[in-house]
Amino acid sequence: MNKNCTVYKTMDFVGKKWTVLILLEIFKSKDNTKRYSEIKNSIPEITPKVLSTRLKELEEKEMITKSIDTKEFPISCEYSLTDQGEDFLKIVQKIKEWTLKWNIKNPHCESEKCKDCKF
Amino acid sequence: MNKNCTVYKTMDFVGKKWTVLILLEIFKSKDNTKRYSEIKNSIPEITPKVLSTRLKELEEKEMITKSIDTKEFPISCEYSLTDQGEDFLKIVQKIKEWTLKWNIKNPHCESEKCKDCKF
DNA sequence: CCGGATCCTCTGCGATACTG
DNA sequence: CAGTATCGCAGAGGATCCGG
Repeated sequence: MNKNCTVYKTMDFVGKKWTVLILLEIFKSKDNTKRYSEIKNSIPEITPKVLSTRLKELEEKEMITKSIDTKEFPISCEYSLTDQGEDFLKIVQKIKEWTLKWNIKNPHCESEKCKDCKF
Repeated sequence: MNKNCTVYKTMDFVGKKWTVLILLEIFKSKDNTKRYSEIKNSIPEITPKVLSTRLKELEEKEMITKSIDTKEFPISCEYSLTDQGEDFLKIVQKIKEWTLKWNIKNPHCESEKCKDCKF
């Protein structure tokens, strides 16, 4: 076991605070696309600095793509899940199932559809 | 979305540095049980403070159980996976599969059996 | 206005040394 | 052997500012 370990490398990345929740927010949109401000409003606790850092990291890892529309005003930046990113949401689903199975009685989370995360 | 979100709560916990790797190390033992020093030696980069903190957290969340044998010397502490903790390893397996599918060419990780993490 | 960048503070992790 | 004590630093949080 060392830092070349596959599991280590992935956890060192997706385990960072807010990363999974950002992916989840983008996934929850109708077309797997969301604007910076929409993500920000969906996760009020996140600070703009951390959000932009995470978005850059996700883009670097090819989990999301960024497209900028400078022609209209105000400028709009849209972030979309790649196939890789979308595939990762299956793991997030497994995590949710595991949590509901073992952990909890989360009154905000009714069987399948979470009141908060809508996932 | 807020801090009651099921996914948030779980990620906020298992996303902490080293947590998943500690579970993985205990799982790799023959009887799902490992001593403090064995875990420490398997993950040389972890510091004793962080390891003991993580072990306490995992115990609190009922992912592992701790048993102390004070009768012999030196004292031996054994950490074992609970059913809940063992079930979580299925998610870790999914994470590994996802990484190998999308990310990669990890020369340390050959198809199924990783040279480093043996998982 | 939107999408950040900047500045500051504070928590968490790493490194080393030491103890019941 | 299985941890704690102490210190230092990088990264997260909070508030504010800024270019297009």
